[in-house]
Amino acid sequence: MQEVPTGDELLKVLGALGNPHRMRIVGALLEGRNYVSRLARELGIGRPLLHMHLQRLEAAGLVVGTLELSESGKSMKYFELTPFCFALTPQSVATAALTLPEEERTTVKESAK
Amino acid sequence: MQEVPTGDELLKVLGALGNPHRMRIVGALLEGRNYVSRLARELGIGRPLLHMHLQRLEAAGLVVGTLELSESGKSMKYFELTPFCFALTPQSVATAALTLPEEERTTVKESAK
DNA sequence: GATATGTGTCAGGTTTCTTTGACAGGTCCG
DNA sequence: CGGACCTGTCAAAGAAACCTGACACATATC
Repeated sequence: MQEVPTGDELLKVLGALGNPHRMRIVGALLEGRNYVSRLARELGIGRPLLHMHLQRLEAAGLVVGTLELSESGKSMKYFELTPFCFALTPQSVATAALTLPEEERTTVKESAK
Repeated sequence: MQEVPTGDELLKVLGALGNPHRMRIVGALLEGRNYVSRLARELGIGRPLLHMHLQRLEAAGLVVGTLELSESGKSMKYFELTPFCFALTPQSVATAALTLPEEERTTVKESAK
């Protein structure tokens, strides 16, 4: 049930969820999939802004968007939630941190002055 | 075991953990409490910077710091981890989102201004 | 006194994130 | 055609986060 993300993945997830608008977006999508323009109206924010937020959430893998054609022929981009599940504990964070860029231990090549 | 934070609390936590340096700080503190200057040396970052990061972590309730006096009389600020535990799922995020500021619908009640 | 340790803070520059308004395209309907 | 929807992108302003160097204060040791 628990996902074990790399440091980079976890950073994306935390960065994506650590924003009031994006938290509300998740809340809104929990009630069902929705398309961008309608979601923007319901949340009371502009489309360009929502578009950016959705992109961030999608980049983190928390939502997925599919461009569909309504019966009338208009294209609608529907977004829905991913059943993500992360546990945040000192251990899980520390584990993820190990996979980060580099800790640069004493391995500092340069002739230490 | 699971903590049920308000939207504001969760925002602080996510904002605190969503940073490579702070993730590494958590990882470093998992091996035991430590004081600022030493921690800065081990992580290879400046004290002012670490100080800021620790403040952010402490504000989120993920670490606690105590100013102690070493035997020699110097003051040392020791930080240690809090046994935090958060679950990140669509439901938990949506629940937290409900407690956020306000969605400012068209019904702006200002009777009790 | 000079040095090395520890504490903290502050101003500033840099970077990143957030937000908005304007623009491009498309389909459908009266 | 004009309007009402839908999609997307861009540039630029504004706000917030991040980082660094310098400063001030302590104590202990040489």
